[in-house]
Order: sequence, then structure tokens, then C-alpha cells
Amino acid sequence: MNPLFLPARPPFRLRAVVDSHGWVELPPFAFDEGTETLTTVTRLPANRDGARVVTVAIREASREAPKGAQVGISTGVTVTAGSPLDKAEARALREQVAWMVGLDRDFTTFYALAREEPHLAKVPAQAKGRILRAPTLFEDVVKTILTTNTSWAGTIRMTTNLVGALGEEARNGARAFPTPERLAALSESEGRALGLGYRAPYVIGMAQQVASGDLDMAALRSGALPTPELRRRLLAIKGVGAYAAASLLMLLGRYDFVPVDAWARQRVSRAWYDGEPVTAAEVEAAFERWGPWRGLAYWFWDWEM
DNA sequence: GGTAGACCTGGACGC
DNA sequence: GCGTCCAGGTCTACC
Repeated sequence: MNPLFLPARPPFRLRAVVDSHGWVELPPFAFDEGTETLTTVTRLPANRDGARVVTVAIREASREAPKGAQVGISTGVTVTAGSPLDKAEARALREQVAWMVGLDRDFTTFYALAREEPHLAKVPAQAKGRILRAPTLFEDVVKTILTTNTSWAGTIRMTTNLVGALGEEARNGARAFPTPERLAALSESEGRALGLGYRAPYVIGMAQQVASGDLDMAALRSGALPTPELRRRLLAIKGVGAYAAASLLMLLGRYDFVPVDAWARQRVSRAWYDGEPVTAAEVEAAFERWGPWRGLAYWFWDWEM
């Protein structure tokens, strides 16, 4: 297919999205440092030939902006799929990529505040703020559960096992993240055999809820729910506690909570509590003044200053 | 509402 | 090489 160009709300840097957290290290995501190309494998909606799984390559690009635009050059991404797409597939892919890299995200208010804080002053110029998301919220929820109570190496191992064993293959042999239906069909012992440990029933149970329609991912993603209700629904998912819910809220563009994990406690302890152990409430309190931007202020805080 | 213990795995460490 | 301990969030039972 010819590359699609998708403009982003400025400022935009693909590299800032890729570096926003560790998601890019989890398959099916990959990033080629040489060509600065982000790739993943995704499933498109079914057409008359069925649902296709394609590899997608995403690169930063600039184009002349349309006449009448406020800026002469429009920055965004080009998107290339590994197979020719029909119109509906191309439209779906555009929507998926726009979601993944947050093309329409607006950080104007946050940037204005960040410029006044030395630990965040570089954030606007670096176009930080967007956080890389998977094509589906389902994939992000599973991956988030797999970050809990384990090392990062453990998260990579579990995700790699799931994709390798259960992911649908694209034409080039690359595998997508497993569908809710595929994970829902797994037995607990099969999940444990893939290294998920005690998380296996959480992941499988959540997949069964999504596959049956009991858990509506589209509703969570829609932006229609107020943050407290969204958080309540995330916490109702078994395996999702305070940390995981805050992480998922960040991915959903709600920054009211800090994802407090051991790393966060350590940083806050060193920065403001003289190395003494701190509670989750104390970590939250450290960023209280950032109001609805607490999560982003914590996420992009320069701890080395 | 707060707290203790269990959950599972890999890595570090001592022998 | 083997055994032990510990770290990492969440759930459940209990007070």
C-alpha cells in the first residue's frame, strides 16, 4: 500500500512517544533505531475475506500543510501496512495508529505549567506527553496486569510467550497480540505454562469478560466516562489494583492519579523524605499541586536535577 | 478501613 | 549445583 500520512497536533515527535515508557519493548511492538521506525502487528476488522492480521510500520514525517493552515509544515506520521488494504481496512488502520501514538492529544495547559517548573521545563520542547498505546485497550490491560508483582524482564517474558504461542500470524509470519477470544479459551494450567503464574486466572478471566461482552472496552476507551467511574471500572477487573488502574488511566488520557510502584516510592523517598520509606499517599501528595496533570508531572519529572 | 499473608518467578547470594 | 531469601502489586481473610 502507499504510505498514509496522518498529521498530528503540534508539537509532535514520534521518538518522544516511543521513549514514553517500556511498551515498545513488549511484542508485537518493535522499534528500529536506524530507520526510527515503530512497527507492530495488528488485526483489522473483518471484510469479505475475513479479518486480516498485518504488520504496520510507523515513521515520523512532515508535509506541507493545507492552504489556510496556521503553520506551513504539518508534522505527523506515515503508515505502511504489509499488505494492500481496502478502504475500510485503511480507515481502521488510520484510527488504530492515531490512537496508538495519540495524534490528537493536546498538552497546551500542561506545557504552560511545566515551563514554570525546572524539573519539567524541557518537556514542551521535547514534545513529551503522549504515551504509547497498543492498538486495543484489551492488549494494554493484559500487558499492565503482566507488569504487576514482577520484574520488567518477567513482563517481557510473559508477553513474548503469549504472542509467540497464541498470536495470529501476519503474512510475513509476525504475530499479533492474542485476541480476547483466544485468551478466553485458555485453561488456567495452560496460562501458567506460559509463565503467567498466579496472574493466569486474572488474564483469562478478563479475556472471557471481554469476549462475552460483559466488559465493554469500547466504553472504557470512549472518553465518555468521568474519571472516578472509569477508575472504579478498572479496579473491578481482577488483577488491576491501584497501581495498574493509575497506569491504565494514564494510557486513557486521565492523569489524576500517580501510578505508585516501588520505583516511584524510591524516587519520592530520595527526593523529599531523606531516604525514609514512604507510603502511596505520600507519593500522591508529592504531586498533589499538579491537579489533573499529577500523573504526567510524575511521569516526566526530571529526577536527576 | 487497615493489615497480614499468600500468590509466582527469577535473580542474588551463600554454601 | 543446590537451597534460601527477597522483590515486585493484588487479592482475600481477618480484625
